[in-house]
Amino acid sequence: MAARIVTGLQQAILEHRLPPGTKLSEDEIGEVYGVSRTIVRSALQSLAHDQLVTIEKHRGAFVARPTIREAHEVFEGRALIEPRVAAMAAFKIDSDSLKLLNAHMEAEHAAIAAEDKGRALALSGEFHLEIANIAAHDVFTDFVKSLVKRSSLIIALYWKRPDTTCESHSHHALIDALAQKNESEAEEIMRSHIVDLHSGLNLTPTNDASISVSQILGG
Amino acid sequence: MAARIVTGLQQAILEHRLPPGTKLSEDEIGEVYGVSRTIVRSALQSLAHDQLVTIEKHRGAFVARPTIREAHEVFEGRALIEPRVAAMAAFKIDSDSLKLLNAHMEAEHAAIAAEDKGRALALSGEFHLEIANIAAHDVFTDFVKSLVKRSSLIIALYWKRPDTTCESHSHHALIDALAQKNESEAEEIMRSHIVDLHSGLNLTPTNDASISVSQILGG
DNA sequence: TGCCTAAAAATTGTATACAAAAATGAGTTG
DNA sequence: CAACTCATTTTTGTATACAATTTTTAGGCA
Repeated sequence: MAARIVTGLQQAILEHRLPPGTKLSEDEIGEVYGVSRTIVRSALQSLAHDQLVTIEKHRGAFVARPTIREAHEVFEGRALIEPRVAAMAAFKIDSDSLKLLNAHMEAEHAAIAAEDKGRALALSGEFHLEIANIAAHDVFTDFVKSLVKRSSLIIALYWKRPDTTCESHSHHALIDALAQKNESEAEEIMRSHIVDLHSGLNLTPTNDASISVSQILGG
Repeated sequence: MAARIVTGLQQAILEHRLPPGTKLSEDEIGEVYGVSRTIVRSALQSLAHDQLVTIEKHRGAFVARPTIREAHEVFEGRALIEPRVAAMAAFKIDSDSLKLLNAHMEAEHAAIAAEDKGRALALSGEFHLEIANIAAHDVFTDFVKSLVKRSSLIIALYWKRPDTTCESHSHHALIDALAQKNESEAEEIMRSHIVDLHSGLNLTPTNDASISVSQILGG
């Protein structure tokens, strides 16, 4: 089934093993997973719908390359939705989900300690998803899912801070607020966390130009 | 190409010519549009991703049948996002887009006058999309698109008011606020408009039960 | 009649074959 | 040597053939 291929490709994209702009050949992927192009095409179309992949007619599929504008919009979207989701999660959280969150943060720490940047970033995104799952609001969860995935591509292209550790603090503060079931505090911490992430991006036009040059040169 | 089929099916679904639960046979659709099942499947998968269609393994595709819970969530989502979008539109609107909105509302009136309920409803949804287009924020516009489409299915299942005219008043007030570029008023009118739509639904569990019975009987 | 069983038909899932378009590269010419 | 042309090769787009599963229907039995 196509789901396995979607998952596999998605994971590779979110961990930056397949960087933005990478060509995704149907034959190649089909051979890797041992399926026909029919299935691969279905998987690629699914990823394209999530905007992780761009399909150009008669040219093929490529890992998407979000524009600067798109980057701004994605984080503006997160700044609107995720604080609300955090508040809902604070209201609904129980001890089991709290344990899950803590375990997740430990995994993040481990990945950072192992200097596996891609994995650390993917886990950091999944942390936001866990909170959305606790909120248990499918519509909002789907939006968060979509935005978090796209954020991973945006970070691959535009992240300017050398360290990712600064995030751990925010996530810890978020867990505290959730544990106390403090809705307004969870909401506010999430809001400022998203704004902080947004500000960690280098979204100057110059940057964009240099990228498109490297695209032309490096393929 | 599949886009033509997606558009055609979508329009039929949004105008309630294909009611929730309708079986969408691949062969039948392929014959109507003169293409092979390959293309039809691609179109159906695209619609499934938008949650207008449900695909059951080895059983086929059906026009989606949103649950009561889903209905609540969709309108909660709209209540969060669309007021912000309306405020952005109020800030960005120019005379051209204002004319477009007015023309759109006239088309709505015409459809209501012609007693074409399905068309009137579809146009009423498109009105919200026009506002999102004026806001010119792709992320939010995509969210609104998705939620408005799903709302159409929800209304097909759960709408309890006999009249649709009550909406025209809200849309008129919205245009006024936008014309004045009054962001906070546009935001507030949109918020209460969405809440009003939400309250126009009969989302009692009883209703759901009766529907699942009719599904079992009628297929 | 009512219900269970099994063969037949219809429908979806997947692979493959063929058509169309784009990328590649050798050869030619200025 | 650079740049253009055209045949070759590769890759994607679509249709079709075959496999797997479900639905339907006919038949038998209590």
